This record gives sequence, structure tokens and C-alpha cells, in this order.
Amino acid sequence: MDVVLVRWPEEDTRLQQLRDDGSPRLLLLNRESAPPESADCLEDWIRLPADDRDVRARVARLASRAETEQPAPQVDRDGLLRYRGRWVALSPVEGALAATLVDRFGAVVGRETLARRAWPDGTPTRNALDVHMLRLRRRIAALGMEVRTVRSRGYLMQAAQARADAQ
Amino acid sequence: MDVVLVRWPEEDTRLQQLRDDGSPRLLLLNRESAPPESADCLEDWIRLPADDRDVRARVARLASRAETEQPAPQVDRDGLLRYRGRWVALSPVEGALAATLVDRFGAVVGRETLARRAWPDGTPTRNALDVHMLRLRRRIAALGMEVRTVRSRGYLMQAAQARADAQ
DNA sequence: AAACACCGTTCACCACGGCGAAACAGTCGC
DNA sequence: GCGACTGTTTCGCCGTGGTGAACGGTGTTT
Repeated sequence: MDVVLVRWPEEDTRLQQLRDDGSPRLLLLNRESAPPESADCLEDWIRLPADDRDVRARVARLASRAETEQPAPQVDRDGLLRYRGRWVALSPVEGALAATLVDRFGAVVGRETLARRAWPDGTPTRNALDVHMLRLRRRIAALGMEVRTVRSRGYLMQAAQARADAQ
Repeated sequence: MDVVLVRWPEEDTRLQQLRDDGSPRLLLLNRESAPPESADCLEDWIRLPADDRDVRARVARLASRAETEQPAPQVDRDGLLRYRGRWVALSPVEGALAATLVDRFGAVVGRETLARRAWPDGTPTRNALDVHMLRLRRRIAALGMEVRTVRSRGYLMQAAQARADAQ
């Protein structure tokens, strides 16, 4: 989603509309204006004149927040996993597993559930699921997603996190 | 909650800790430093020298956001302890203990109550509870939570406090 | 004050099982 | 036939639950 630059307080009516729309926005203040008081995470401000990289950094931060507020991956009919405007192709088995995980995005899905969805006629072997999960992990890493293991409970798909654990 | 001012990148290790704790923080950059890339709503930055009212405005905004964030931990059915948007996986015994402590978050829970919940058929050893509590402590530290001991009364779970305990 | 019992923390160790990962092999489609 | 997909075996790490022991703080008794 694009971040809108707003001169403030000159373009106040436009700002109100952006707030109502929930659009990410960066207010550009001149030397004298008092800073705005909004606590909205999708709003930021900077005082002009400003270093160009500072403006870009604040725009990037707002864009990043706007994106992460709608983390809705999707597996389409062709076995493509789409996320944040990018996609990767999945094999049939991986597609079935990914679809199951996406249905409960951010929550744990049991191995049993995954196995039933990927192999309706019975799981080949215990390790088959592990191996396919390993392959799925490697693919979705390119999209900034990850599958975390919750021991003896199942797997959980989410946006990749920098820190360990927590997971 | 108080907003912490951090010189950056000089005090990077301190910043990491604040991020882990979920404390609101304002980074103070000198003229040359590149802006940080965190999208966290509880983090903001400003370049020095800066107008004093600008600093105050950003501090106030961070404080306002920190207030509206509610610290409500939760143990879901899959044994995941969720807090402030992050989570850690708990083993079955730890999950039972954590669930009991979360039910009375911020209040004391007796050892007896905890033992009954974790081992309905009788505690294995007196030491078992202590050991599992130690392991639970280490896990939830990653979420900025802690379990405090109230001698001869039980345990109390709460958001981690800096160091000077208010008892 | 010293001795003592009590309470809690932390560590080392063990057995067990879940899971990861590589390597290999068979199958299918272009 | 080549490459992608799938299934299997094997090996080994590490999470988990339990136990004993060392250590230390606290309040009570003598």
C-alpha cells in the first residue's frame, strides 16, 4: 500500500479523509507548526526541511506497517502460494499442506490434520510428512514466511521472524 | 509506561533489550546515523539536534500507544503462550502451570493449586514443581514475562520488571 | 548467637521419543 | 532422458519429564 505525503496543517481536510480510510500517511510540517497528536500507528510526521533518507525511512516504515496489518497468504487453484505481492509454485503435496496451514494461519495445525489433507487415502510413512514439510519450508522462505514446529502438537505457519523462538 | 530514550547506534545492546521487553522507546540519532528499520509501533526515532517540543511530541505519542496496548497473556489449546503479539511453545506440564498462573495473572497462586493442575494424579516429587517452574521462567523471559516467588505462599506471574522490585 | 529445619533455586544426569535432514531410489511428465 | 516430484531409510540431535544433590536464604529453637 502506498504512503501518502500530506502538507500539514495546510491539507487538513485531506488528512481527515486519509485517517478515515486507514491509509498510511506522512505529514510534512514546516518550521513553525506544532506536531500532530494522533497516536495512530499508520500516521507519522517529519519537519521540513529534512534529509531525504529520513523521509524515505519514515515512508518505508509506514508502508511496512500497512503491509503487516493484512498478513493474508493464499493458495490458489494452480498451486501458487501468494503473499505480499509475491508468489512461489508448490507441488501438489506441498500445496495441500500449505493450504491447510494457511487456513489456520498463525495457529497450530496437527500432523494428523495435515496428513489427512495431503494423503486422503492414508499417509505413506511418518517421515513423509517431515520431508515434505522440510521442502515446503525452503520454498516459502523466499516469501518471508516460515513454518514453526510445536513439538508433539503440529506445525504453525507465520510471517518469518528475525528472533529465534518465539517464535 | 515510561518511554525510554536511547542513543543510537551507540546503545544498541540496550535497545535490543527494550525491544524484547516491549518497552516504548525513542531513538536519538546524531547527524550522520542512518535511520533504524524497525516497524514496531512502540519504537520511534528523531535526529539530533531537535526541537524540544518535537521530542516531547514523539515521546507522548509512544506513551499513548503503550497505554492502549493491553497486557493480556493467553494460553491457547495448543500449549502456546501468547503475549504482546509474540508466543512461545510450552510443554504439557509447563502449559498447565502457565494456564493456572495466567488465570490469576498478577496474583499469587499456591503451590498446591499448581501441583493439582499439572499432576491431577499426584505430584511425582516435591522438587518436580520447582524444576518445571524454573524451565517455565526461562521460556517466558523471551516474552518479557516473569514468575516471582512469594515465599511459603506460591508463585505470581506478571510482566517482567526492570530490577528494582516494588514487592 | 549458633544450630536447625524449612523452603526454594539451580544444576547434572538419565531415558524416551519426536523431529530434522541428508541421501537414495522410484515415478511421472515434457 | 532430463528434471521435477515423491517416498523411504537412516542417523542423530534435542525437547521433555523425572530424580537426586548441592547451594543458599529465612525464620525458629535452644
